Amino acid sequence: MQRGPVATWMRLVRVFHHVEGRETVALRAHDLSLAQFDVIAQVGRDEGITQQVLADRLLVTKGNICQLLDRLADRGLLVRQPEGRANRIVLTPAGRAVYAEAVPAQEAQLAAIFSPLSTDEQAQLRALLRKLEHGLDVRD
Amino acid sequence: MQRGPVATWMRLVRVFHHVEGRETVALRAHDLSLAQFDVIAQVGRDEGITQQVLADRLLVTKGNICQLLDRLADRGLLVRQPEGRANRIVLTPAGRAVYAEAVPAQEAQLAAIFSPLSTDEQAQLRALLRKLEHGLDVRD
DNA sequence: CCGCCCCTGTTTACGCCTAAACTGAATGAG
DNA sequence: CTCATTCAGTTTAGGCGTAAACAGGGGCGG
Repeated sequence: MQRGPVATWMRLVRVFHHVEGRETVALRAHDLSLAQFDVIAQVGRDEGITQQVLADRLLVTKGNICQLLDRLADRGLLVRQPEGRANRIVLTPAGRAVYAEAVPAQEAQLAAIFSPLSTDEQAQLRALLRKLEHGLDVRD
Repeated sequence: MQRGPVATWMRLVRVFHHVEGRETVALRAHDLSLAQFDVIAQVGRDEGITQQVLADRLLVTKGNICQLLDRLADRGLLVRQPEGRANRIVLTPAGRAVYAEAVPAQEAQLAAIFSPLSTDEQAQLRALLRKLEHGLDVRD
């Protein structure tokens, strides 16, 4: 058997990988990658967001966002609206249609994935993760 | 506030991303990417493993493993030993040296990262993740 | 007004990762 | 024995992601 932290981390990796895989497969129904979905979901919830803020929210670099937006804009799902030195991102009608379909579908799938845990257990899991996250923030 | 499963998943994503980032930074001291470390660690623990089995263990495709091994072999950290139609992977002395340094360092870092949680809490987290993982396996 | 810095976005090189097509060796059915 | 299948490994196209260099508009001190 493995020592504690390593075992915990490996389990976290496996669960994460598995859930990510499920989400990815489900999103193929909407012709979206997980990264593209994240962009659509965030922009749909916060229209007019700038690229830098979007990058911060999704925990990726602005360079990455730029490429993702290129592809999504090519597909006509969103547009860049220059304003000052920033771009405001807004969904097109096509983009909003995808948003309206994909977001509820993804929420339903997450609910199904987490259904092995009771509401209490999910809250417990969130609490443990929050504690971990706080510890990480404080430490340097 | 967010509904349950989505909130849980977002927290999981943030924690995962954060830990991954820490590991990645720490591994720069050994000139290894996280993926490369995973290969070295697995091969070091299980010398003579084949590429396909390695791929299964690390949850990636054999095509990916092939590329990773190319780079690590170029750097002289491991070699492919053909046997039948498989390749047995073994570390070179240089590879074993990296293994001997990097693995304990990574274990120590994981222990530090998880230190905000008590031993009990870590066990609790593992239990919740295990339950989640089992549910995932059963469901289709 | 001018020059400087800063901030946003873009580009490029490179590694990770997948899916899918391909190579070739081992196996085994007829 | 021979042909087909199977299975490990390789290759390729393409998306994701980073770091680092670059472009240029805005704002500010002098």
